[in-house]
Amino acid sequence: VARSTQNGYSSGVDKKTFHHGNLRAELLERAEAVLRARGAEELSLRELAREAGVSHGAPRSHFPDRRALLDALAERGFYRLADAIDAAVRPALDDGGAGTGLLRAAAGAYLDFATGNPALIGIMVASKTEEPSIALQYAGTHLLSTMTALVTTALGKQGHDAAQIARLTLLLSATAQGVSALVVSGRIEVAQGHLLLDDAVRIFVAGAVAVDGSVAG
Amino acid sequence: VARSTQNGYSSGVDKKTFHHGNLRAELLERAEAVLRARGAEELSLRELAREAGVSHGAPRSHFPDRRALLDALAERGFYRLADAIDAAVRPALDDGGAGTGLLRAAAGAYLDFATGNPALIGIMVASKTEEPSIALQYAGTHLLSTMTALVTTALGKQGHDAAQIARLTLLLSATAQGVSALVVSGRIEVAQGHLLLDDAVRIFVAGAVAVDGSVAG
DNA sequence: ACCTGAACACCGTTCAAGT
DNA sequence: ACCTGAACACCGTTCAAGT
Repeated sequence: VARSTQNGYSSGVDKKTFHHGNLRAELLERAEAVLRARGAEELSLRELAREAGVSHGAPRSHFPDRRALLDALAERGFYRLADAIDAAVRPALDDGGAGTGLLRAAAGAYLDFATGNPALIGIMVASKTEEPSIALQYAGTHLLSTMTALVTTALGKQGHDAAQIARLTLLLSATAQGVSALVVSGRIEVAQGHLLLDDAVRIFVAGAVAVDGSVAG
Repeated sequence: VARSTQNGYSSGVDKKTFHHGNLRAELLERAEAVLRARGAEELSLRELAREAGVSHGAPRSHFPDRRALLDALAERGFYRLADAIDAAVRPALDDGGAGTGLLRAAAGAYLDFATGNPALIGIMVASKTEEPSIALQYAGTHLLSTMTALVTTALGKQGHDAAQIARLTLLLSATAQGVSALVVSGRIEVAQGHLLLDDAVRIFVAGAVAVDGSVAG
């Protein structure tokens, strides 16, 4: 079937997928491949364009500059990570969702994602919030919301208020990030990272009960 | 006084500091300035050489490639951070050194260093341990040794074994790193970061006692 | 709206050559 | 041992021009 074009030109090259509506998507896909294979520093707009069969100026229609491409990659990364955590947590949720199982699954999923996508997690963490880029900011917030919901469910029966939940969520996220960094940089093994995160979850949950109230808001 | 040259050429330009023995040091110094002002991505060997008044090929005598410069910067960063932590911890040590004060000071110093040198901490964290670069690896190990000594002192009276100390040290370091990343990326304020680290130290110390023994080695 | 292609100013890296 | 300077291959970015 003939695809309707949005630009008024009824060109006849649609069937050959001649990069009309999907160049942006193709660039992102190829960029993610480069990211996995060679890291963020090797990412070149010109090479991406070359491999996609378009001129080196073409990407500019979709990404004003290199930063915009990296931001788009980071944004997708946040959603993918949130999805991975949701998926990893599902079994524990079906089992009732209370206790440390939920948070261990979430933290473990974070570490696995970081291990599997070291360069991507790198640009996600490095992504500054200055100069809004609302879409990116929102994606990061979405991940944090996912984590907040999990912590709320896991500690639901213990009477924590919203501020305490928020603090524990940030702490758990930060620890997952820090342990992932240790693993990705090769300073500890993956298995050791998982053990550390298991310890962290256990300590957080136990400690949160023990010191609650003495924590400043 | 005439400085003795090591290359056999008794050139007369020593007094004008014509980059004979100190080009490497000057490049590092200028690189750190660029790092502070404009970030790691803006770091260019050619620009450094230009500003130092040497040809663009000159840096190669001291840094084989750009990676080597970044590694050298990261290496110095590890020592500077370890020094900063030592300095920040001294008052607490003079007060006896037990309890959470020591670890709070250490974690706070980490966060302050990261806040003051965001680009530098970035290349430190990103520095892979693969392809040894023994000097860099050793610098990272030195920081970890510093942290280990502090944790040992802080928890000395509680009968933890070496493996437990090592695990808590990694956890604390990872958390300090993760919280610093949250602050540097602008997702939380510095003050909130310090509060989070205070909470983390308290929870770690309390939790370490509570769950000890149930932790797998 | 999206893409082309020339132009510009910058890189990192290599390497023969100088001192 | 350390530095010069040409050479090479690659960038990001801009912008008039095409469809």
